[in-house]
Amino acid sequence: MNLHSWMGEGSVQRLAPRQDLGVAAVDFRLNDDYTVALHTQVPMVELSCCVQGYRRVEVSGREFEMKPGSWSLQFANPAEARMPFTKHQPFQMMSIAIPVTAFHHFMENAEGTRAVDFHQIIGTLPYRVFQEAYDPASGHLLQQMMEASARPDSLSLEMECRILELLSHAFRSILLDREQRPSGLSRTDLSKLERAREIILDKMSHPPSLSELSRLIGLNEFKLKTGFKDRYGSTVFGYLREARLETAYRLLQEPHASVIDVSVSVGYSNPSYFAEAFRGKYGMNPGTLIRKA
DNA sequence: GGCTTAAGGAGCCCATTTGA
DNA sequence: TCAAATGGGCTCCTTAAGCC
Repeated sequence: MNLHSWMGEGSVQRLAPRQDLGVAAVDFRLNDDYTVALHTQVPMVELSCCVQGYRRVEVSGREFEMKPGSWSLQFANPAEARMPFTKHQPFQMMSIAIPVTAFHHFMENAEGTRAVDFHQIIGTLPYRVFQEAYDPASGHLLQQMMEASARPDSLSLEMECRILELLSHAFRSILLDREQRPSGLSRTDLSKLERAREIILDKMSHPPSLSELSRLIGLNEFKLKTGFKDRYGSTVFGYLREARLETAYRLLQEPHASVIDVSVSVGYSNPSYFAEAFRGKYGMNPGTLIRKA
């Protein structure tokens, strides 16, 4: 559905690659503030991945905010929800909804034992949400899904594969691996690690060294390295490298992009090494992507 | 302008050790 | 027991030259 020009610009796409998977790809900018009111009829699980813009959700008197670069795994019993959108703010999000039966099927291991149960998670609450920053690999998957949803020739098979892979990443990160994380990280440590992540993404072109970064966030190098890997599933510079290439992938598709400009802007002073790294991740040269775009 | 290749250095990663 | 330090190996990145 394309938005009417009086309402704004952009679109909302609904896809159903199979019966138990509902996908909404949202990419728009509104001319006026607008609130969407929803009433869910049945218990469900929804993964919402916020790519751009902020979104507030009000459910049963509680309010949550979704930030760009984060995903929210929501468990909902039938409830009323409100989602206010702010005018002139670009907003991009991918949401995947599945029924409880499908969630339970996905959570079964090879022996038929269920690792996580919907009813144990939500208890008597009307709504429960888990939020965290998604990893670069999932960010890349999201990018591919957004592109595929906009292409009329993309196959259901391709979309379904990416949806299941994204769900697998999210369930593993949010529900399964969470319990195995060492408890040595306090709330303050987690907050400092999040600050470290923000710093390296903000200073992508000239990142601080590990020792500088540890001083900046007030955490020793040991905790920075072990804690970062534990929290984000990657080393500090491994995470930075993935983020650099993802940013480059997006920038290369913009009008008048050049390989040299993009490589420098994401922190590669040498376009040749940038091209090699890009090829290693996406299987094509950056110049090829420019021509395709 | 974009890409390939090779050499070499910086510094990151991680297993191991140290010490409080 | 666990945070912190250490050191070797290795990856990442730069530089330079040359080709398309």
